[in-house]
Order: sequence, then C-alpha cells, then structure tokens
Amino acid sequence: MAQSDTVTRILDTAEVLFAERGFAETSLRNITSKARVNLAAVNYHFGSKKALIQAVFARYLDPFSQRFHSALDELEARYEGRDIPLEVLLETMATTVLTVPAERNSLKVFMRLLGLAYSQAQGHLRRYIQQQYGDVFSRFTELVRRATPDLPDAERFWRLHFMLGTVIFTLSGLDALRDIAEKDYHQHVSVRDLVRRLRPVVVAAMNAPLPDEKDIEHHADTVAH
Amino acid sequence: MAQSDTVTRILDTAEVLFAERGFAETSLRNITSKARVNLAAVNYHFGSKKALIQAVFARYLDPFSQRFHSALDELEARYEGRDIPLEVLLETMATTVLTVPAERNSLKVFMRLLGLAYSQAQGHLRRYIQQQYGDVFSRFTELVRRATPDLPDAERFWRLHFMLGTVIFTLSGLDALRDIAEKDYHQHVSVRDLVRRLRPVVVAAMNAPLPDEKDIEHHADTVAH
DNA sequence: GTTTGTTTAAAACATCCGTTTTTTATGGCC
DNA sequence: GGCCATAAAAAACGGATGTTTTAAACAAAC
Repeated sequence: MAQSDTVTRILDTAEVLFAERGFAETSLRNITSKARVNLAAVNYHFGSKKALIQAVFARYLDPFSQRFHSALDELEARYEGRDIPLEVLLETMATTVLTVPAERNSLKVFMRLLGLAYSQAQGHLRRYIQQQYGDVFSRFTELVRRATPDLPDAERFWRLHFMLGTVIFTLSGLDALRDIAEKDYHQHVSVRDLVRRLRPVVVAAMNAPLPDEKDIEHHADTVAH
Repeated sequence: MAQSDTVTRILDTAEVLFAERGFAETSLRNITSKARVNLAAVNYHFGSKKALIQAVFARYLDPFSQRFHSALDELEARYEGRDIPLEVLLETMATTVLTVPAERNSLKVFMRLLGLAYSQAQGHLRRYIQQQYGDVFSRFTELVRRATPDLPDAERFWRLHFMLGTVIFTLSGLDALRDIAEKDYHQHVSVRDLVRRLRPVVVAAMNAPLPDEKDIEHHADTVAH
C-alpha cells in the first residue's frame, strides 16, 4: 500500500508535468515536490530519470498494445482471412487509442507524450518504444498493406507516416489549437469531435491518387548522397 | 569581419545543435565549444539564450516571409482578383519553403526547428513567431479560404493544421524515416521526392468529404466544459 | 521482542547550467 | 605614441540538476 501509493503518485504527477513541459524541462524536484514525495524516491523506485520516463510510457502503451492486439485478433477472426477494409482498420485503431486512457481522462496527456517521444531527442525512448511495441505496429501495417493492395509499398509507408504526423501533431498541440479554434469559431472542440473530423481526411489522404511520375528522376538539385 | 565571423559561427552551430537535440538539451557550452568561440560571446552578441534561439529562427523566417509575400503579390497580380486555385497556393508555399534554405543546404534543419517551435514548451518562441510572422500566415489562410469556398471555416481551420502537422512531422523526422525507408524499400529519398509524394495527399485531404454530422452533439462522454 | 528487509526522509555530492564580471587583446582615429 | 570603443578570453557566481549516501521509520517474520 505504502509503496504502490508512492509509485503511482510519482507516475501520475510525472506524466502530467512531462506532457506540459517536456522531459528536460521537468526536474525530479518538480515531480517529487508536487507529488509530495521524497526526492530520493524516484531513484529508489525507478533507478533513474530515464527509467521513470519509460515507466510513464509503459503505463499507457502496455494496455494499449494488449488491447490493440486483441482487437486485431477479433477483427481477423471476423473477416476469416479476407482483407479488412482500411476504414475498419483505422476505426479500430482510433477506438483503441480512445479507450485506453479514457479510464484516467487523459487522452490529451497520452498524445502529448507520444508527440514528445518523437520530437524530443531522447534517443533511449525511441529505442525503447521501438523494441517494446514495434511488433504491434508491424502487425497493423501488414494489415494496412493487404487493405491497400494497389498502393506501392513505399507510397504506403510514407502515407502512413504522413497520417501519423497529422494525428500526433494535432492531438499533442490540441490545447493551443483549441484555444484559437474556440476564440475564432466559437465552438467547443472535444477530442471525439476532432477524431470525427480526422476520419474523412485520413481516408482521403490514404486513397489519394499516386503522385505524378514525371520529373521523378531528372532532379539534379536534390541532396543526393 | 571578426565580429560577423563569430556571430555567424555561433548561429551556424546553434541551429544544427538545436535541430539535433532541442533547445533545453543544448547548452551554451555545447554551442560555443563546437563553434570554437568563447562562452561569453553568446551573451555578449545576443544578450541571452532565448535571444539566440529567436535569432536562429529569424535567419530563416525573415527571408522566407519576405519571399512568400512577394510570391503572393505576384500570384494575386497574375489572377487579377480571381480566386487562386488551392493547388497553386500550396505549390507556391512549397516552392518558397524549398527555396529559402536551399542556399545553406539545410531544409532539414529548418523543418526540425519548426517542429521544435511547436512541440517544445518555449512559450516565448511561439509568441515571437506569432507576432513576427503572423501576418504572412494570415494572408495565406485568407487566400486558402477563397480557394475553398465550400469548406466551413472551422473545417478548413482544422484541415490546414492537419496538413501542417503532416509536413512538419514528416520533414522534421526525415532522417529517421529516411533510414527506414531506404533500408526497407531500397530507394533514395530526397526532399523534393517527398514533396512530390506530399502534394496529392495534401490536396486530397483538403478536398475530403465533410465528416458525418451524426452524433455530433449527443456525446455525453467528452471533456465537456 | 528482536531482527531483518523495505520504504521514506534528510542531507550532502559532484556536476552542469546561464549569466556576469574582470581582464586582456585588437584596431582605427586624432 | 596615446586614446578609446569594440571584441575576445578567462574566471567566477549563484543556482539548479540528477544522483548517492546516511539516517530514521516501519512492517513482517521468526
């Protein structure tokens, strides 16, 4: 009881502060004082600040990858080997993403963290996430591949990352954007509202016509090797 | 000569290090030692670290906003009051973005910096960019508004930010993505190549059908108020 | 009831940070 | 040569950081 209380209080506080200010800008003293916990407790329970950062991510990503795996299991069973439509795959992913942190009312935090994992240097984090959760992502992309057989592999790769950028960028900068949107358009914007707006955009982007093949090779002004 | 040499050497080094590791993770000592310049030179020439960060951005954004303004002048003159097609607007922006840093072979750095400006806390930077270059952006969005008269204002607002996310996210994480892409698909990826791939995706996303209006209002599970 | 292992508390440690001050060098001008 | 503003170099300052150590509290086991 005593232990788990301290540990979760550290995690709860750390994820909020990390999401608000980033990793480097959040000191252990910030965390421990706000969590009303002793400074040494972080190094005692987690070992280091890096390990704490990874633990914060694990608390979101472990249940996410678990649920996403079983959601894909269910989907594959339902479609009995037939290709799963792209819309269904995207919808499933969105639902899973929305479900996981709903228990703690902190989708915003989750997305901010994902954005930080990409944008902040923190090489150790990218490596950790890659090796820890790379297989779920691979499984998903493989299903997307079957759902879009007409898309060249390279094109699909890039479009998936384009859309990843859209989602992470938007949801992680949500607070700032929401302020502008509500001021200019007098309209409340919830996360679910945003997902509703994202859906047709993402589908259209994935199904966009292939780029012109012209001048694909005669560019002498690229940063070639 | 002596002064301008020191100043530009600081700027050159700072922009690279900032782009690689972020602002907080890059110390003045990192910069000055790599630039082989005295530590105090930064505070002497720029006043503070914040001012240095802003100077790094200004060196890109000043010529950019200048060229983009004149490119839009030219465009408006050519179309003589008629609406400028969305594709032309996007193309013009892309061309301008590509032109500016080409002189220093560092589009990658430029995009990384833009991504950081968004994702890192650094409130002072966002404020600086907003008040310094907000008018170019406003002018552009106004032209986009006329180019997409059927899109509700709020929808256009969000879609523009979706696409901003796509571009910044992709180009700022370009190195990592390029490694994967070249390993998996054995194909060199230049920035211009990426822009070629982005074009149809962005256009399709902006022209995507409007989201379903159903269940737009009956969601009791949002973070209302 | 003492002992043992675990958790918290407090203090200290070494290091790094941005900034400021002090000193030294440089180069044009009268 | 002497003067002076400008630039560079060196050193120091105060403060904050992650981590470690030392000491106290606590609970369970014997």
